[in-house]
Amino acid sequence: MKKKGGGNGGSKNSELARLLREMGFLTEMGDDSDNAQFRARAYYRAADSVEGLQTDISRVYAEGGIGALLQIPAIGKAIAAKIEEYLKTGGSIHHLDELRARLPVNVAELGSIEGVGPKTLKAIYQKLGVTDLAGLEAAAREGRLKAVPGITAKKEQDILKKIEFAKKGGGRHIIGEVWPLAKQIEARLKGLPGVSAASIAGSARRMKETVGDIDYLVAAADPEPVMDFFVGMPEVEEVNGKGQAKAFVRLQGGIDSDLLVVPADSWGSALQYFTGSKEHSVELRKIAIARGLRLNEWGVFEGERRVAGRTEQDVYQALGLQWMPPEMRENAGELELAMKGAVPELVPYGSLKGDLQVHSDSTDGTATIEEMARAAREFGLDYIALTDHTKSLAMAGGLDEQELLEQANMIWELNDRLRSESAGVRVLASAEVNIMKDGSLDIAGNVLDKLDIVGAAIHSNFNLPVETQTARLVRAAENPSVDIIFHPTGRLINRREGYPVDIGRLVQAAKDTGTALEIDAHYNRLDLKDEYVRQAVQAGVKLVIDSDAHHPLHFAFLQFGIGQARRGWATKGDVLNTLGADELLKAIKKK
DNA sequence: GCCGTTTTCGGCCCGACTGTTTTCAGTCG
Repeated sequence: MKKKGGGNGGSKNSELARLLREMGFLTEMGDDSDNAQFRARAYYRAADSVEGLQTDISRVYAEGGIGALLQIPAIGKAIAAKIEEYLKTGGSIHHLDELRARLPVNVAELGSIEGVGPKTLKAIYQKLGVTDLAGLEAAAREGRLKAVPGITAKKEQDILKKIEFAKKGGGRHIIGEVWPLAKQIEARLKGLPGVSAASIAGSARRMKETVGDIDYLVAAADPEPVMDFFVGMPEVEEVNGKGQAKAFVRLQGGIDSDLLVVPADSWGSALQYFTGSKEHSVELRKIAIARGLRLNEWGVFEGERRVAGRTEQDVYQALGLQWMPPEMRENAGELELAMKGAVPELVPYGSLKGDLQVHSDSTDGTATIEEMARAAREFGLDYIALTDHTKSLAMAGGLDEQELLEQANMIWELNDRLRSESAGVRVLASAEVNIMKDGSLDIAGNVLDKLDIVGAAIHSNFNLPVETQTARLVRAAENPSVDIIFHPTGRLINRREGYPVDIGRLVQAAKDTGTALEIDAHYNRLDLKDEYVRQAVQAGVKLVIDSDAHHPLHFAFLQFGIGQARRGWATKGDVLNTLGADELLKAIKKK
């Protein structure tokens, strides 16, 4: 199914959400009655709701029974009973078994092919008995799909292409990998004659860690030249569609890009619509209806009269809402805040004064300490913490106690020199200390205490049980020498899950010990991720946003870390490295 | 199947694009 990932509060929630979505999809497939689509939608909404829970569903049920389940939005009697059954039987739902018996198709596989929905899949199953991706591919290759009513030879070829795309790992792209090209195209669109405004929209504007495509909105009186320019760009490999105001292309590297062109009067409403999220927009349109208005990409309408649309601010205001940054628009409580006028002021881009995880060529970095310091200055930072790896990370040539102290002395000498020439940047002596299997550190405390600031991280023994792994991190947080836990979950986006951590317990330990948690802004990591950031912020835990730079150009990663912080509703006050170096050091020494 | 600042019944976001559609169904975002 084309549905977001995510999942928190325990794996039960994501598994249950998956089953609810499967029930929704099979309901859409199997039932032609008028309200089938609405019953399906109810399952989808329930799935979203369960996935967004901060607490594990089994705990909700254990503590409050079926009554507590009914308190969850989008969960009524029927679904609550199914959830109860799922929890009591350890994973099965009779109704789902029935649906599967009637239509034994692999929804997880077939539901993810773009352009092929439940109706088409049902027709394919009934005519050809296709139940999985391999079967669909074979049928398409052998030209048998054409026999299905409604499927043409062209559609058959389309499906084959979509399957190959999906198999090539197509799908969602890490935002840091597509961002440079995305910005470049945005700049080109802004510069076109007749264009009054152009912007990245969609999940990229919301700074989601991965994006399915790159969306662009352009304001222009005449869409045609803009559309022609867009589909003719050198990066365009394939034009998937082109209408009056919308164009869809595939760019080199296999990423899709959509363009919408609107008149300037509709810029605000179109930007809202095209930025999403879908769930946020759906709620917005319901709010419009409740006020006797109608919202679409062309504006806010009262009858035929347009009452707003030129700017996003106008659109939200016409609906009685405070405007909010795109990063918050996930229908996760932001609309309630906007109704009360209580949208927080998120940590601004460009507001970081320092970077607290930076590597040099003393271990696995590519530049000297001084080069990294001067590059940071170029990037607008006032200070960096030099955090090379420590001795047990032999692969990276980690430093031992003696080498760390020698490096610290070098750093302090470098600072004298930088100060004498008013270089405007300072280096803090630090380290990325390795957390051992038992939660101890690989460098003695009396050496760490000589450094300005200390980060600790896990780089080995990833597959311990969640209790052991969490206890290991908690012990590190409790260590009086440790100021920050670096990349707390160890995940690599799209590549590695990370080790299992009870994030709630780690957040509590960070709170209790005054230890900061890092948002590692390296685009492969973004760790903490957005929803964990939000948990930390709600608990009052301090955060730091670091680039994990191994090269002078890597300071640019910071913007993605700020994006995740904003997605977790962090304000400037939540992020320690928005402080100057002296204030920062004072703040961490409170520990 | 859920839900209630008109409702416990009758609604459920809205419009663009594609294909073969001469008025619409399917899909997407």
